[in-house]
Amino acid sequence: MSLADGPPLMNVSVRHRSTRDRPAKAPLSQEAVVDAALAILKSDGLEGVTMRRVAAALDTGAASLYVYVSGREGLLQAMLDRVTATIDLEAPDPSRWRPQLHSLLLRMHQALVTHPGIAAMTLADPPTTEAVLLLAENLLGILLAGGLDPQDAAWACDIFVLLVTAAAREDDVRRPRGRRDDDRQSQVDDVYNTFAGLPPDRFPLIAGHAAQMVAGDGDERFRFAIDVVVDGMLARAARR
Amino acid sequence: MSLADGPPLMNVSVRHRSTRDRPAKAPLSQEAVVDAALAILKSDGLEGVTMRRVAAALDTGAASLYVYVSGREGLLQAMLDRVTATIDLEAPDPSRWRPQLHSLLLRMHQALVTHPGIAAMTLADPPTTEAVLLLAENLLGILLAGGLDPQDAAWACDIFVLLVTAAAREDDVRRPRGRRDDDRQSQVDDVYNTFAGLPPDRFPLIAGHAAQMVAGDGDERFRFAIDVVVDGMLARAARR
DNA sequence: CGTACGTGACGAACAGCGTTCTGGCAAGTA
DNA sequence: TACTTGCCAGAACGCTGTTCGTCACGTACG
Repeated sequence: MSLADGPPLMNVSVRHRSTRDRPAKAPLSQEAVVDAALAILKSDGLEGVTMRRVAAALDTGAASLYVYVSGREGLLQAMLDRVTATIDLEAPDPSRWRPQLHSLLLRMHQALVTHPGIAAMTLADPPTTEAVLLLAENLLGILLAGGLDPQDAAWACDIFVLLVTAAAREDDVRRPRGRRDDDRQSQVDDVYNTFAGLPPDRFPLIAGHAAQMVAGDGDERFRFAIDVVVDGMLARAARR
Repeated sequence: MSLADGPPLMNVSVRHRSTRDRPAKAPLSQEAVVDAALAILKSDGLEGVTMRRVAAALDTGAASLYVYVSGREGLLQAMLDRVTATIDLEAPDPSRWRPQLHSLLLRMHQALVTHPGIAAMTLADPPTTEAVLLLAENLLGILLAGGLDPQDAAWACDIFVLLVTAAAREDDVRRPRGRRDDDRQSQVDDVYNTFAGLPPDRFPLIAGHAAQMVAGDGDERFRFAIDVVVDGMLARAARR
């Protein structure tokens, strides 16, 4: 009987070596946790952002994260805040408010699309973190610079945020991780075929307008939605 | 030492009596499963809709559900389909298309609000079930009856569905289960105080327009959004 | 220089989840 | 009556978020 057959005394030493032997390990921090979580989000999607996996990426245990993050929900909020903070803001200029609005919304869209999966977490009530509030302040400022009625502008903020996040979410589902462009095209074709092949007696309009139903990529539909809302706001303002 | 101290032999008989002794149990069906799930949704919210709990409500085990439902995701889709099917549809009438549109959107909104939590599951790509397609057909028909360009109408369908589900979700978070009306009012007051109390040097607009930011209940904001989009669509059509 | 301390890391454990496998009971058919 | 078929459901697997208790470390103090 060799020594290895005895009770696992050496587990202690082995475990010790694997976890605590490197004294120069970078200390944890909320920033490091959020960074690791964003990296996992990019590679594995929102479902893959697990406390255990984030901890493993940091070479530690899940329990260690709870010092810097209040839980999974808090981690997700911190991630959203981080991404929001990367959006450049520009002081509202009444003479250029409309291109400014388009530009800001496009930058928001881009920031969300750059981190696929993060748009799916915006359905909770709007978090009141620093970065989100600054963004809202800027958006509201641009709308007010356009001469909109304050009440209309306040309500329009909600609508625009909604459109941006919805467009980002649609982009997520239409271009899953690792999906190539031709795959996406074939997916669109599938939807078209489904619509076009519906029984014409019960779904004459969808079948007949299948091409329009699937027309346009995410950007095109997004711009359309923005234009429609802006036009509607202006029509309202003119009628007043 | 009494008999009860022995190994738990009688577990078998006890368990047997509780599960399989009643031969006249109503047979399971997809309808029964969805019904039970909707009941749990109403009482415990979306998070509470668990395979085990739905099964328990039907006095069975979780494994039995998989005969009638492809899994949790399939169950949620079936629930959404069921709710969608309760929405009354009306043949499009070109002379009344605008009130018809408002009426349909309001009925959609009402159906979602009647089942709190179900709006949160609409972020997945639009399911192509029977009821959902019939609803889309009706919505598209009303917009076409209004003389809208087919491409605009098709894209507008997405926007309206988005607005409806967003309004329902907002209603969910503003009126959690068991929350009374005065609680909701106090919650709105809290948000108002948060906004109004922001440092005016960095958030002058939000702080200054806090009243507008929190103004209106869900219905009011919903109607505003619909009107804005309709106005925008009409402005687009007139410009053509 | 030795020792006690406080701070933070983290393995283990708990309760629960979705899902699959397997055995067994009940009813329908020959 | 015997057999087959098909639904039912217990047990188990691997996963999740979260908490508890312990243990190693750097530091400050005697």
